[in-house]
Amino acid sequence: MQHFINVILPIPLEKLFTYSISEPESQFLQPGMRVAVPFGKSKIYTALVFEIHTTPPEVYEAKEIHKILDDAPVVNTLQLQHWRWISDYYMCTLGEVFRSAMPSAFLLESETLILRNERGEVDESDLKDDEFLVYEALQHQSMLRVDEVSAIVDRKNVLPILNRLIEKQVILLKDEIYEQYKPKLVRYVKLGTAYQSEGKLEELLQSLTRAPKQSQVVLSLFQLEVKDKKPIKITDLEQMSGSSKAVIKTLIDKGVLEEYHIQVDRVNYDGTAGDLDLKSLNEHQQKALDEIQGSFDDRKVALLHGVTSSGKTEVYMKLIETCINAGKQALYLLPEIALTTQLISRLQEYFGEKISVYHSKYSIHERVEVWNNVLTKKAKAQIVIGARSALFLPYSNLGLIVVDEEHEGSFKQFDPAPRYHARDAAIVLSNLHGAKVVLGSATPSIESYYNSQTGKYGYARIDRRFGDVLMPDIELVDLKEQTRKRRMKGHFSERLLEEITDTLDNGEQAILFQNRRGFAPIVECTTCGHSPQCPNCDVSLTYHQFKKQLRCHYCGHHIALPEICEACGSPTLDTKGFGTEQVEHEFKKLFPDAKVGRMDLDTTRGKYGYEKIITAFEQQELDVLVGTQMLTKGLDFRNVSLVGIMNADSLLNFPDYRAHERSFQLLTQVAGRAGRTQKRGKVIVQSFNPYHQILKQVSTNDYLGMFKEQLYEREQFLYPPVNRIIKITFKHKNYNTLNDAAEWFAKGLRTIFRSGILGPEYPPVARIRNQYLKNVIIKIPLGQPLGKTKNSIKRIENSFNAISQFRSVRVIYNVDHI
DNA sequence: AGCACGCCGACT
DNA sequence: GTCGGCGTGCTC
Repeated sequence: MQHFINVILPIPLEKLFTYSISEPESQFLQPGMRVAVPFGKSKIYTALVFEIHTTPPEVYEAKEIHKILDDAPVVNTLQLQHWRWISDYYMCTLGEVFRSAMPSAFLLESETLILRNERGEVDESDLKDDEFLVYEALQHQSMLRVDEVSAIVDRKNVLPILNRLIEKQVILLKDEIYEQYKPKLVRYVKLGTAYQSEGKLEELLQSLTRAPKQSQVVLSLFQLEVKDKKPIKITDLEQMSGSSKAVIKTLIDKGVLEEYHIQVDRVNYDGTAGDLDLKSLNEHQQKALDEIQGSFDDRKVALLHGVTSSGKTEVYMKLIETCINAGKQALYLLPEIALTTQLISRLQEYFGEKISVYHSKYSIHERVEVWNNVLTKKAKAQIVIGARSALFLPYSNLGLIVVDEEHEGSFKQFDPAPRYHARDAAIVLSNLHGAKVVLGSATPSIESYYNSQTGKYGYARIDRRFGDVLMPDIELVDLKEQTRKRRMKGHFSERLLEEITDTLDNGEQAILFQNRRGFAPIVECTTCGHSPQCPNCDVSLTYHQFKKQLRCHYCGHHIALPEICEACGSPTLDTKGFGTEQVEHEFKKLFPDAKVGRMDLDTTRGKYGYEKIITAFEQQELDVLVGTQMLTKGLDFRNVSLVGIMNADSLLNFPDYRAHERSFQLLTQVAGRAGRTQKRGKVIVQSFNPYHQILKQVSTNDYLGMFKEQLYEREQFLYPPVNRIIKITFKHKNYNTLNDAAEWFAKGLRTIFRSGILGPEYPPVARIRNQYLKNVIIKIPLGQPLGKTKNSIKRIENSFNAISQFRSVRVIYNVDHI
């Protein structure tokens, strides 16, 4: 009987691919193991076994697999079911889910290597110039990569050259795949077996009298052995004996010492558990905990709605503790920016070694280790804390998923596919495991609050801050009036300046929030109104004072700040709008004695950039911190008594249906940074439109009012949560092709759905990296079956792709687009 | 997606 | 003439 496997390949193709395997391979292989398979003419990909069967494909001959990469499955069946759901729901392929779910070190690709053909007789005069260059390079190097050949002959397409060289028997090609993951090994030493006995030792020391360095090493080894009674690291021995690597190597070569390796984990927590006693919950927290646990009797998901600084984390910790005491795994999901050292160390101090962390700042090796620890159910991976990708780890026995800061839009992956929402995918995953989910937020998303009101989710609320600290006092300042009365100093109103002065005088700290990085968004000529544009994207370039540059935030294009207007030639360039850099700059002029720091994407690059700034602020080396929304998450500064919001309008005027919800959330979260200890915090919100409903709701902490109003609007205009939306983006380099294609597709949709089709419309930035963009939005009533709807859309896409003109237009689906 | 193949304009 | 541009089709 013949045996076959269907595999998932990490490419955006709908179908599974079938390969033939031998009888013994069929005995050995299981779904979830990786295999290397040949694909196309020359590529080797890492594929994942999805199923094993004996049905030969009808219309083609299945290729054989290249090799098996695992001894045991690295992906379990629950994960495969979860992936399937994600690919169906978010309209992408299994391969795309596969690619983003696995740590990249698990997905090896082949690389073609060029080797000398030792057996060929080379007639050098027979070689052309470029062929000779390759031949010559191979005399010095045993192998070359394709891009190296490319560099040598200074050509892009080197295949014709390589083919000629193969024909002339000069070179051979070899496809190689690499295991990227290398376990970290620490080198240890012990005394060679020949010298273990007492007598031999004497002899050895005698023989080393004329090699003082060497005998010093041996003596140090003894001292270490006696002292620690533990295996001895080479590095320790080096330090102890004060000798060089060379001396130790000599001893190893002689056989006096023996070297061995022990595999260690890259990520280790070396503190001890229980450093932190979880204070018993206060009555409000306890009540919330009871309500959540009570709701779990008949519902799987509960929403914990607790105001900022109400101590939600302690409630999660209790729930997690209960979960792991029951022998199950727990997952704590947070948005990337909220995964701060502050929070992680707090959890580690309580749970100690039971916690693993998984997020994007981890190296590919560290990720593989966490993956393997979860896979093999190591004790240290009972609890995982991570960003949305932590959802994809190979859990086998989840009992609880916490989704903290549930309202955060960054839980939705935007690019590339799969464009999944981690909160929703977490709920589906919990169903597969029979686990419970807690969604937590001070400002729940409209969707989740809606679900709690309709009874779909359980609900618990904490409306007191921990320690009964008062909610901050929020004051709105009318910028229009202030400007009219000439009370503004730059972007600072009189009230804000007063409050800052007070705060600094009291030795307290302040946070200034401006939701825009850079110095000023755009540069404009006051003579002709021209502002420099990005050549590749439809946006004005943004001014960054630090480097005196104009930059494009979409494609990274940058130029030096021009002296004169490129359109009219006059030297009257001025900045318009303002960002964090300018706030920092103005602040320094107004308060030359205060120490100010800035936190935004530009100042937090690098692995520890973020931590440095936070630590400096925490330790009060800085008086004031200027920043973007990075400031809003998971940070707990004891000494901050003032928060200034420089301009609330840029948030409110965003052109989409979530702008108000988002503004409320963001402003409430920033305000929550103020006064986290006994003294009541102060928040100054500057706006040109202080009577805006949302600002009023923020200042009176009126979540319910905001919710009702927003729900009403969403019902009127058929947006989530009362409808679903799918956004389709079309992308092409030719403007006309794009327009025709989008029109055609929208027309197709309208013939099927009649209503609920918006667009096609240009997005605010209609061209990025020289690709034109257009969006169509489909509103789907909740009653309409989603699977059928998606099938209809796919059918339209198929006929769309049959039109040759449109085939090169990219079609991107974004289900539940935020 | 990647990559080969094939056809076409632009230069050594 | 070759080189590299891009459109088209296919991958078990």
